[in-house]
Amino acid sequence: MTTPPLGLRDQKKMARREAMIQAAVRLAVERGVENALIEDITAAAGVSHRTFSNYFGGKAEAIAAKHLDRARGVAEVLRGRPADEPLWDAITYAALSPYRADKKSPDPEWTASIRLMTSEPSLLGEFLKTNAVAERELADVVAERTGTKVARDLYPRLVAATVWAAVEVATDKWLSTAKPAPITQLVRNALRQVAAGLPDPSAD
Amino acid sequence: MTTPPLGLRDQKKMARREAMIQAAVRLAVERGVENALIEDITAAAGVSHRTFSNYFGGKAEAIAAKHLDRARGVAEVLRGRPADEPLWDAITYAALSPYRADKKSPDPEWTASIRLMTSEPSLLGEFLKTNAVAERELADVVAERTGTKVARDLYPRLVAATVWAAVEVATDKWLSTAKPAPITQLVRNALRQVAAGLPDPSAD
DNA sequence: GGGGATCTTGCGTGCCGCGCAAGATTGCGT
DNA sequence: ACGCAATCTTGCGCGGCACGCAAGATCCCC
Repeated sequence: MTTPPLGLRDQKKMARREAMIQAAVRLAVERGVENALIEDITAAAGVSHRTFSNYFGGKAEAIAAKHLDRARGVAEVLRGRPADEPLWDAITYAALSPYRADKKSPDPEWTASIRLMTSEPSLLGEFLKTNAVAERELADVVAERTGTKVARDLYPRLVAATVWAAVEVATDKWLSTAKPAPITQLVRNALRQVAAGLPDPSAD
Repeated sequence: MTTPPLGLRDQKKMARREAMIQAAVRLAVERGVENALIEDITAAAGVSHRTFSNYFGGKAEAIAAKHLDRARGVAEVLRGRPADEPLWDAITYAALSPYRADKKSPDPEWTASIRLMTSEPSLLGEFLKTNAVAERELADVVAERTGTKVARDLYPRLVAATVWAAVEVATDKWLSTAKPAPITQLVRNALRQVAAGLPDPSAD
């Protein structure tokens, strides 16, 4: 996506960021969020305690960072879709795009972070914030596509909110089911339902 | 609602809680969230610094408390609706119920706290958490009503999520518009749209 | 009216976010 | 090739906060 020839400076920056995120998730999973001190995380990532604060507002933000990157990608992919493609087809494609990169099943580090954030109350707020950011950006793109205005019309925000709700619910079901259907199928299904409206219960 | 003859003990408890919430919102609005120290809040409420921590997990939780109470009421009202009432009629009634108590326009302290939470990043997470809690409870009631199961079917959670999204978007528009239509009308409108599905932009 | 339960309060501790200034490292023009 | 300037990391320190603990106050109920 963003490949303006990256300087050495920014390369190291990315590497440090990635190292911190990875260490944060790993340690939080291993020993629990409360017991994974920032000091431990920065030690594992090979940076100073103080540097962590330059990158993230807190432990939760670091853990949520991967999910944030993934979520923002959805809006970005939607923006890249041809303008004449039907809206909900484009949305479905975009919503599934994060899973296309994954080889077989989704990135285990990503799923681990999701489980963590949805189970630990101290992380839940940050998790919801990332979704809110992504939803906002999605609304912007939907507005562009449909000739509506976020500030004026309810439509783009309602679409973005329902889309994200569908993704969210589908993901949650996928995570909490013993032998779940492929997550792409669950997402597709949920999107079909919200697009069509929800007057009555329909089978999954 | 809950009127088992309240003891003196619980009366004082409620009063303290209310005093802290009110002081928290007021001071946070007056001088900014960061500058409203917990010490100040507790001083204004006439309780100890330590007592605050017994009631709330943090400043954000105290500020969000009023909204949380309001939001949970929606699910509770829905549960009280007759079983043979059409689902979306009952939902609409329940979603509008918080505003029925307000005399003319919504409780100014409530609107103030909403503005605060949606504008201050440090509060946004807690705000979204309260909505998530309310959404969860709403999903439970929807499941009861429709004979579905939250753990099995996507339907109740999708309904709850879209309903809450509609309320959220409508509220946000009401707050950000110079001379807005009545909030009840905006909510009703948003609910109609999500219930019917969102294939194409429709006028508000 | 008294015993037991519940809650507030004060104290102490460890963690965290951030301001500040100094030192290190990279980018870039010449 | 080199040095200057910009950027960033790092160490230090401080104020604020969440929470455990024990003692004292308050209320419930018999």
